[in-house]
Amino acid sequence: MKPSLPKGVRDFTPQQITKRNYIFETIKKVFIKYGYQPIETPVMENLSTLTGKYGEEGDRLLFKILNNGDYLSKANKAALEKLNSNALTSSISKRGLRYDLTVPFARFVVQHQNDITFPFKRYQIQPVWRADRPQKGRYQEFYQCDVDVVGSDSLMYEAELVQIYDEVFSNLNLPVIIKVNNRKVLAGMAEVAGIADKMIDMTMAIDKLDKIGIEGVRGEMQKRGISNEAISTIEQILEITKLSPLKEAFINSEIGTKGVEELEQFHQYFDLKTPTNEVVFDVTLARGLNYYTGCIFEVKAKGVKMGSIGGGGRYDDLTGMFGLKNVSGVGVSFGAERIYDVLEELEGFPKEDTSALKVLLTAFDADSHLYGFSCLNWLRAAGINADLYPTPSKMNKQLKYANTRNVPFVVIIGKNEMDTGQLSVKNMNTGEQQSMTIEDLIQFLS
RNA sequence: GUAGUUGUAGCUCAGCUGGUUAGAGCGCCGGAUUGUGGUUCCGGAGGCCGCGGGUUCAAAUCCCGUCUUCUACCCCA
Repeated sequence: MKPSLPKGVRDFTPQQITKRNYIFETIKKVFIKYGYQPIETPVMENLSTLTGKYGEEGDRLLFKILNNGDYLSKANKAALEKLNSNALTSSISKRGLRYDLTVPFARFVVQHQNDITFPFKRYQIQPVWRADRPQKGRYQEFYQCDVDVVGSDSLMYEAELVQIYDEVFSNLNLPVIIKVNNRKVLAGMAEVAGIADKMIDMTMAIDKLDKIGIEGVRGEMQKRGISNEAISTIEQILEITKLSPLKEAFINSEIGTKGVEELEQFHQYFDLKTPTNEVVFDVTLARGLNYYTGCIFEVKAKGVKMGSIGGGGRYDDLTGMFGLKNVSGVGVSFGAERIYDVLEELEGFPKEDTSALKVLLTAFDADSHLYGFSCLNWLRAAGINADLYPTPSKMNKQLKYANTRNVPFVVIIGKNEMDTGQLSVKNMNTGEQQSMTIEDLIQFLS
């Protein structure tokens, strides 16, 4: 049988894991510094927890898990006969793989509401699954790094989360542009244009502005049944780039005004410190997920053709679906896979691998191999990453192995070394070789 | 879900309008070099040509289906 993998998923080599961990560690360090605590949730959730939270498209992309046992005996026979997959699904699948980390987190908060104190600040770094067609920067299994805080509507957290974005990408030496908008501004826009009921259609259209241009957006809105009059109102607002004129445009829209005020307050906090990266207000930022209600964020890498590498926003009533009302949350997500791809393209990964092997011991015969193993114990006891070639064999072969392991130092042990206690230590970069005792070697490598 | 694209040695890929035994580079193994790597030279192993069906005297090559790869759309990190 030829080994293979399902589409959209990947193995990771040690080299790749090292790089991925570099991203995860950098992110995690910032999360912890800002006072967030880790949680984990299971890879599978009840399908009822997941469905209906991500819109129609999201439901289609959910991975469903077939029930165990004789699932057909309990299947919806009518749906089966009519070959109606949608109706059949709920009768043969009660579980699914999580689609993101936010909804499971909402469930977690409701279920553990008595064990946690609000505001609750958590971070979560785990894989999620989407049955999407794979393409550039898009996989069916990928990691998300989420930070959220629930139980407070303070705009301080919006500012804090954007600071986290700024700090993480600055630590990764990855220049980004962080876009900020507010769902209420979009709602105000729809209201002013007299199409409050078509807000979703409007936002989906203007979200594509930088891809299809203003003409494309116009066509898209027409296609979605928005009148030309409304479109021209929307276009006028889209040209606004500052908050104060926007506020004037929303003089007759309570929700739009509220949105601008929230953005103003966000800036009061955020402007107290100068960010490293570019942080801009962008009315055209819409973001797909339907549960956002306040500020929304999106991060794009500069100088690389890649979709967004992070996004998030405030959601006022996510836990309401699970029966806990009036708990506001705000959070952002880092797309680790895309950050990886961008860093790879920009050659932004650090050269040195501190976790790698420091020294490889080699031996010529059975006696020196045993002797080498005891040296190995000493080195490891001293906390030095060390290894011994598994069999005494030709030096040629052992040194070639050392090359592929990319080891900076090799210790060569034979009869001479055992007799004198002076180990031969070879620098694999320069080829230089010197003799020293095991104590000196430990000192040397520490 | 729609459209295009890809699949040949471990990896990257050649292989013409169908025609004997399917190639190259890199990697791997062995040797030159029995206590010294990266360079060089010599030798060797390794292939259901993605899978299934069809056309044909004859298919890696043409046709159909299917899976996979990458890409665009949709949507999204």
